[in-house]
Amino acid sequence: MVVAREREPEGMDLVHLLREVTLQLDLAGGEFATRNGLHPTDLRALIALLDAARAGEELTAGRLGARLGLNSAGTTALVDRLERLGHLRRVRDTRDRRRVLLVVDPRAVALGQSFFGPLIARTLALLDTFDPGERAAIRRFLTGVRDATAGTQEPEGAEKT
Amino acid sequence: MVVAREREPEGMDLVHLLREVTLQLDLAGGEFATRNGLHPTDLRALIALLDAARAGEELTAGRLGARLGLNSAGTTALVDRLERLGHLRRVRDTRDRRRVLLVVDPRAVALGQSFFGPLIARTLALLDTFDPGERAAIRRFLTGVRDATAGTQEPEGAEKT
DNA sequence: CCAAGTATCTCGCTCAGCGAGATAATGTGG
DNA sequence: CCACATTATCTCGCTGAGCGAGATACTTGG
Repeated sequence: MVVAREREPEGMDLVHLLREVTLQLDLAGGEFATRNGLHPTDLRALIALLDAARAGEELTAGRLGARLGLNSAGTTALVDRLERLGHLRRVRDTRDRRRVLLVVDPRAVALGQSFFGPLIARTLALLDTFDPGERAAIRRFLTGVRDATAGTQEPEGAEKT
Repeated sequence: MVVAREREPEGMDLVHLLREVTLQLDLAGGEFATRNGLHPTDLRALIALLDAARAGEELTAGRLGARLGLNSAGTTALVDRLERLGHLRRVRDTRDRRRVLLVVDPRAVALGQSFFGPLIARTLALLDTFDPGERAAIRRFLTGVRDATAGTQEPEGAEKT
C-alpha cells in the first residue's frame, strides 16, 4: 500500500520526527525507571527536583505536584516514595511552617547522572557537528515548539487540583 | 551549594530545551487525555495506531503492546478500553487466526486531529520561518537524538513478555 | 484574636498494569 | 496425521499510583 498518501505538507516530516523523539525519550525513561525500581512519575519528579536544584530554586511538595500534574494526595504519596527510597528529605520551611521543602539527596543526583549522562554526552557530541548558525536554528525551533505546546493548554493560571 | 555552578558545556542549553519540550508535550498529552476520558497510555496507543495506519501497516494487539512497553495482560486491558470507547475494533486475522488486528475507527482519527491539529499547525507555521538549510539542521539533530536515545536502551532485540 | 486562605496530609476508593497461567491456533518432526 | 513446542491473546488475582473529599496545621488580613 502506502499509495498516494495525499501529499503531506512541507515540514510534516519534522513534526513526525519530533514525535518520535519524544516517544523514544519516554520509553527510555520508563525503561530506566522500572529498572531502578521506580515509576515513570518518580523519574519525572527527580528530573524536576534536579532541575530546580540546578537553578538554585527551592522546591516545595506542592510546587512539585503542580509541575507534574498531580493532586495533593498523589503528591504526598510520590514524596513518600522518593523519601523512602532515600532520594530526598522533607524539610519544614522555617519561614512558612505549612510548607515542606524537598531536599535532594546526592544519590538522586547520581541516579540522574546515570540516566542522563550517556544521553547528554551523545547529544553534545552530536551538537559538535553543527555550526553556530545551525545551533541557533535548533534553539529557536525547540523554543518555539515548547512555547507553542505550553500555549495549547490553558492560556494561563491553571488553578485546579 | 549552587554557587559557581561549574560552567555547563556549550550546547547544554539545547539539551535542557529538548527536555523541556518533551515535558511540555507529555503534560499536554496527559491533560488532553484526561480531558477526553482516557489515560496517557491510551493516547500513546492511539498515536501508535494512527501512525501505523498512516504507514499502511497492520497493527496487532501484541505489536501495539510491545511498542508501548506493556505486557500481554496490560495490552488486553488497553485494547478493551479503547474498544469500549469505540476507538478501534478487534478483527481476527484470517491468515493467522491467533492474531487480533486492530482497526482504528474514524472517531479515533478525529480525536487525534483535535489534539495534534493545532499543535501541528503551529509547528508548521514555525517551520515556515526557517530556510531549507536550517530545516535540514533541525532534521539532522532530531534524527540524531532519536537514534541516540533508542541506542541507549538495549542494543537490539528486546524480546520479553 | 478570629476568619479566610494556603500547604500538606489522611482515608477510602478506582482502576492501570503486572505475574502466572489458561486457551487456541500454527508449525514441525516422526 | 498425531504429539509437541511455539506464538498470540486472554483470564484471574493482586499491587499500588493517583483521585476526591476532607482533616489538620500554619499564616495573614481585618
